[in-house]
Amino acid sequence: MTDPEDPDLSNEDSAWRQLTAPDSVFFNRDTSSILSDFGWDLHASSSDNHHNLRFDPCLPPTSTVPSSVTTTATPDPIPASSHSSTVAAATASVVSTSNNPSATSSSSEGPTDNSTPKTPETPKKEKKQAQKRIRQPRFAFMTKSDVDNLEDGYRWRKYGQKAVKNSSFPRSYYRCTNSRCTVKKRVERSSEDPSIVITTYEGQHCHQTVGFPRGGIFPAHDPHNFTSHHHLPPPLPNPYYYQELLHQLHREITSSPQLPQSTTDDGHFAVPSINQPEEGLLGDIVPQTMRNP
DNA sequence: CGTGTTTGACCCGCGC
DNA sequence: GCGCGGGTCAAACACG
Repeated sequence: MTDPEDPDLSNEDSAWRQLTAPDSVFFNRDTSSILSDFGWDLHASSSDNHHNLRFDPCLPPTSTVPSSVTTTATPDPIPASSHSSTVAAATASVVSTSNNPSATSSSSEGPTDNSTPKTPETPKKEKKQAQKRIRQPRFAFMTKSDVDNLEDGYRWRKYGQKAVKNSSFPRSYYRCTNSRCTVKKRVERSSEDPSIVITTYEGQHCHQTVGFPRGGIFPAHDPHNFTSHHHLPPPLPNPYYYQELLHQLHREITSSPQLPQSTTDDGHFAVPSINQPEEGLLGDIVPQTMRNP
């Protein structure tokens, strides 16, 4: 799981340390750049009222983003079945070497390669040895939702499910259906609060969203609504929302030692207690400063 | 028939 | 070295 070549960023813990030890290190790192690390290149549309998500194909994670987008969140794509609120956390565990996602896509991983239909003569071992698992930047968030697999504009194919220790809920593994896209996501429910879905994205999308057959990708939500009241649960998380959340988190964390708890007027959303050291993925993705008010 | 899900087996890293 | 746990593979299956 770790990258032996990069001990500092080799594991998730260190990754979290990196961003949690000095919160400012993480948060002061423009959240837009964090999102851009995931290929979520956010651009404000000058000709439109809304913003457009632009996804540069496999762009290097150094693209800059207009800071203006941080003030206006995009309405969310999803007509989710129920209200969903999200708390985001990001991790910047970047691989030190060959962090080009396209490199992984060209490897044996993924359904893309048709050249090597895994002959019996070629043990997986060799392939595994040839290419170690590369850890992509990850971005995790919690969403209060009834549905596990929240729509985010992309199509995902489930490729695995595992029972997670210390959690009564299984963790599902999804891969972007785009054959060239190496983005993966993990979805699991919080053992603390089953109504909370923890989603972790890994990698960068090399393509655009597929849109939504029902309702479109940019429904008519007033972005300022949840910009000023992040309690208002957007139907579906999207990069703008994550970004806004990151800023919200930053503000709340810096202004108060409290967890970014939020409660909707109807009392729907409440961040689960995440103080416990082990919560499966939750413990994995939540910065310690957030866990320890 | 194409696409997506299920699920057991396998691989790999890590801690002891 | 061994066991554990997370992550992935891939065949079988389901569904429209």
